[in-house]
Amino acid sequence: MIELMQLKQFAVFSEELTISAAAKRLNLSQPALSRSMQQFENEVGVELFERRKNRLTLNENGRLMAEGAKKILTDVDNMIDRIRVYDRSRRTIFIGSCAPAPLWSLSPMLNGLYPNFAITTEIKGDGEITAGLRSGVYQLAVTAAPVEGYLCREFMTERLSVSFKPGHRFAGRESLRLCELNGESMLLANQLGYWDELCRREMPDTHFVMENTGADFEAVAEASDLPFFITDISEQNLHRIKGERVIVPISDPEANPTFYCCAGKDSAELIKKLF
Amino acid sequence: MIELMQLKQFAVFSEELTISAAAKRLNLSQPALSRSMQQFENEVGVELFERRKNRLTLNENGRLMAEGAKKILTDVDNMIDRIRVYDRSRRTIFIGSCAPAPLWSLSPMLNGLYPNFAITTEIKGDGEITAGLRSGVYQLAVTAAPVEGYLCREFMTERLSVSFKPGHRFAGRESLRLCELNGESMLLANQLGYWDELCRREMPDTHFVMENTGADFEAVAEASDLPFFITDISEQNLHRIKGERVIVPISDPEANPTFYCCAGKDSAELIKKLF
DNA sequence: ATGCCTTACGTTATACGTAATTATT
DNA sequence: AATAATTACGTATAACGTAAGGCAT
Repeated sequence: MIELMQLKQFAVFSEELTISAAAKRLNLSQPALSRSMQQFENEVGVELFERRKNRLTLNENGRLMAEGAKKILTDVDNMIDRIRVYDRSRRTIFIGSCAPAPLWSLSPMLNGLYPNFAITTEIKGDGEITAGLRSGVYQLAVTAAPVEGYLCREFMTERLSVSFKPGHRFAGRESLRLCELNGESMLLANQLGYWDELCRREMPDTHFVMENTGADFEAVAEASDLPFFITDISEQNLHRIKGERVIVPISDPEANPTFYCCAGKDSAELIKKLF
Repeated sequence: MIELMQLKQFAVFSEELTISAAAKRLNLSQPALSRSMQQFENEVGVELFERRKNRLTLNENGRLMAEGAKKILTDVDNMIDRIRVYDRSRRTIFIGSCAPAPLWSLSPMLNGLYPNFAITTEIKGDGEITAGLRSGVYQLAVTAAPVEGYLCREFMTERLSVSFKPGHRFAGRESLRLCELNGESMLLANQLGYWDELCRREMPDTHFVMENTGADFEAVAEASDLPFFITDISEQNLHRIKGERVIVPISDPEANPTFYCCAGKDSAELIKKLF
């Protein structure tokens, strides 16, 4: 039977034009490749080469075969790739969350519960997350409200505050409404989903200086005089800055959301295992 | 590297549903196939089977792979077939002749000169043969006149006669014109090309009783009282009938044509080898 | 002389079958 | 008991590399 390795060797020869060069590229000795191609020609049952004493070239049949062989080889590669991607998708839990904080605990929990699965997370607005859950993009969704028709469990509540430099005019307040902050220049991280939407809705005139989440944000926050948001969850991350700052809670109900873990019937066991 | 034999084995397993049955169909021992499939799974790097203690079944990946494997295998088969057909077409000499007789000697000659080639012959009218030569359908054409722009050599001359029963009114003649035979009922073979056209042109009112060439025609000619055409070449074939018959030659120049072998530049060596 | 292809030959590595093991129906 | 898959083990086939030969540039 014709084998893929022979097709591969033939394809390489058709590019290198000599057995010697092709053998080198294939990590094979010259005689081995020579024999392999003779056998291949026999198995096909058709002359593929023009044999001069000192030179081996493809004939018309061979040129046709070279095209065909390359096509077969890429087809096989594509097939294998497709199956690997398919397998990966079956071994991946896709999570959509409308805020970063729930993922900080959720990801490690799932990694522990499903050690053979990859966890892919995405942060988007609450609406997009709900839509993604309904369309099947996410096996698990973290939303700011239960989703009709899906198994939902309260996961955590996050409480928003603002961190001011001590001299700031709001630094003495016991609490604030978001609308009071409208127009203020503030630091804001990227990829905040729900929080991002909330801020842009309630504080349309505020200028937000954007920074990436994580270490970048911490560094800028520490160096800057601008106020920025923290929550009872993110406090844990930003504790080093806390001392030089005054924390004022936000009293709007939307600023103290409860997040829900939601899953469809197919993934109901995800929820069950989590709680 | 993944090999076609593994794809084949996998495809067979996907149809037989057990390693045992598949191994039987593949003329392999059960353990050999079992190992081969384990190795295949490893090479793909993706789980393809669901392993229960006593039962081996395809999982989702495996079902996808089975489809893909079958497609690859048929693609390979088709490719090989295409190349074989292509090779055959390159190893076939297509000859068009305007009459049967030249082929009787030409075919054996070419078979001897080109033992690796298949000879395909076709008998058609002189015009069609010339057109076929010009369009490249024929590497070699036998025509009743040289063809402009092609290498042509006189090949043979054929002389037409009529064979009558001794009592026939034309039986005493030394020669005849074709027009004199117009209206006569005659035997005529099929697939005569030039001769067919000539008869229909010169003897439009004659009723021809058609028979296939070869043994059929001989048998009917022997049994029938009808006159029929013979030539100096075909005489050799019909010698058994000759004795009870009277042969009268036809004097029209068109009834004594010279046939030419014609070939284009690509096939000039055909002509050269023939003469 | 150098590069390229092929044949010859001894060796190694892979693939096979038999036999044994375990588990299921 | 019968069927199915896997593991273990010795063997045989095949594929390989080295060496050698022939031929052309």
